[in-house]
Amino acid sequence: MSLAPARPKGPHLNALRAFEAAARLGSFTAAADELAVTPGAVTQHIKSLEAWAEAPLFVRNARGVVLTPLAEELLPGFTSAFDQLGMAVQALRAKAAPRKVKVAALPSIAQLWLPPRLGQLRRAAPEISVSVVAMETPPNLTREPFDLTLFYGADQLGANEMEVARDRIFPVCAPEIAARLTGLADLNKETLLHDGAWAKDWDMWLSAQPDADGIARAGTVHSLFSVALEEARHGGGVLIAHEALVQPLLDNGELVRPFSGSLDLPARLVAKTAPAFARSPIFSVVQDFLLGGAA
Amino acid sequence: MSLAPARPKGPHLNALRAFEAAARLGSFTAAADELAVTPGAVTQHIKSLEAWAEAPLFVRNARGVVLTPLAEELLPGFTSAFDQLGMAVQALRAKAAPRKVKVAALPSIAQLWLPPRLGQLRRAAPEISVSVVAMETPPNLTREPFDLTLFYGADQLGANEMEVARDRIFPVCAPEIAARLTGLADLNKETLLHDGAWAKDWDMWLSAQPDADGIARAGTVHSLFSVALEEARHGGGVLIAHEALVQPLLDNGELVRPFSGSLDLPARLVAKTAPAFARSPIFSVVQDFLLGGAA
DNA sequence: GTTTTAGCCTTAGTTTTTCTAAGGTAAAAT
DNA sequence: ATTTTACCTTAGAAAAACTAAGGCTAAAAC
Repeated sequence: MSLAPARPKGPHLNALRAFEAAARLGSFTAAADELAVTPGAVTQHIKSLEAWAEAPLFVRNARGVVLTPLAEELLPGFTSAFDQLGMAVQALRAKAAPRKVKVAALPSIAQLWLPPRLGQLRRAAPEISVSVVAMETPPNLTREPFDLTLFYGADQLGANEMEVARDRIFPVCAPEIAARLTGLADLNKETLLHDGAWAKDWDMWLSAQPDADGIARAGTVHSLFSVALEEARHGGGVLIAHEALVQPLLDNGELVRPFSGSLDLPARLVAKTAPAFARSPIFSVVQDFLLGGAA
Repeated sequence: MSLAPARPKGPHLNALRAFEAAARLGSFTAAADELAVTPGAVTQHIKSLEAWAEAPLFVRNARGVVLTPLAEELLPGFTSAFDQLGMAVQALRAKAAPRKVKVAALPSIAQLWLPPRLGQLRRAAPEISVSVVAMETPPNLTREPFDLTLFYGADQLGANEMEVARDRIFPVCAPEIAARLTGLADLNKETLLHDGAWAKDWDMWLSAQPDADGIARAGTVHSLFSVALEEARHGGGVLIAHEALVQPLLDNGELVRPFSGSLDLPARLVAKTAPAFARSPIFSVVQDFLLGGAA
């Protein structure tokens, strides 16, 4: 009815992205994490979008948010739009810099498992430049700029995923410590090392051993596996280790396995490839040297 | 090869949007116009995206830009992603505020053709609120927040488009001026009024009349048709008018047609509906009262 | 029945992004 | 030769986005 003066603008794109992430994950905090911002930023984006649309999109409860029926209905459209945008961005990255590979991996994998393989790859194909970013949780490959992720996971293998190694745990220690360990009971006299993110490893391994009752399951926690590993190398205790991460040190004798028992966990070390990277000309080279040519 | 410290971020969404618009339109200026910003803003967005991708996307010539093969190849993916995002936003608008209609129209249409019809609609369906935004060029309905556009166009009718009126031009003037006009030659003694955006109207109409040689085709230019119309109503000259815009004033006798000759232009007054609005429950009401129920 | 925890909120203030304004260049058109 | 078109650059201003810190509330844990 009225003659508005200025051309009205659409909502901010960042607000739309925040809405999509928050609605998909059902949590502002989780969305903030995915977008690598603070939750407050997400709150404000959502608020700005709600103001633009003049309609509420979330019902805020003290313990989490719930989508309104409106948001529920609109989510799929936004998700597929941002998925498509993400793929376009991945295509841009893959085609603009086809000799660069970005890998996201668990810190321990980035530090212990990757380096020897990266060396091999560099000797075989020096024109390929690989950058590795360490993080605790796997990035969303349709949204974040990575070509390859390496994380432990127990889920069924999805598209573009392949198993690189099984997740097997067993105790390791320096040879001089192994010399004084004659049975499981001797563990009570040693420091049991483990990684904070894998807090239950000792517990699980001991439960799987016969006659392991009465062994203390506490020990020194390290927030990074590689720090605990360093401690073990220098005779600081017995570490409950993941096979893929300690194999080189077992091979060269710096660490030994004081007990033969090993435990296979349901998880695996899984490599996941971004769709655009799977179509890249350097994909097969990277696959051969980084992932050992496994199918 | 190196362990990067921070999680790398993707490109800015606004930069992607600027790239998509500039690549699709083949011009930074046109993109700036579509996005309602200055060309400098587009320049910087593109530059930031090129820096992120570490690859050029446009070749800048002194007279326009040309897409690089890379940009050419990536464009369709971005266009369809932003189209989908635009549709999701339109759906949000349509469902969050289903009683609100946003119309974009040529200033003259907004001021002269729409008001009586909006009055009718308001009397028939007062719960519907209509807002009208006047602009010179039609907005892109998949990107900008409008439900309906009303512009003159000569192109074939596309999807969601309908013809509201033919574009017919003829001279009009106040009755007292008409009284002293006995033939085309008398036009030489009068001020010929026309709209700046329709500069060739007098020319075209005179060319279509027999025995119109030697009539001066210059006159007073007004940047808005409605200003020229006001001038004509008050006896300020003879206006070359578009039928749809002056019909009410002809009906009530404030203006008359001093000559019988009219010229049908290839253009039409075309109403175009946003896909999401076509599915809205109020669509048929708006269509009936605003567009005269035309199929 | 407290206490803890999780999850979101608000606000103030800062940083980053985005935009505009103004002046400049070069090729094409007149 | 002059004008026009179209993009560029830069400085500075405006707006957006983000962070940090403190607070609230309800479910879960004790």
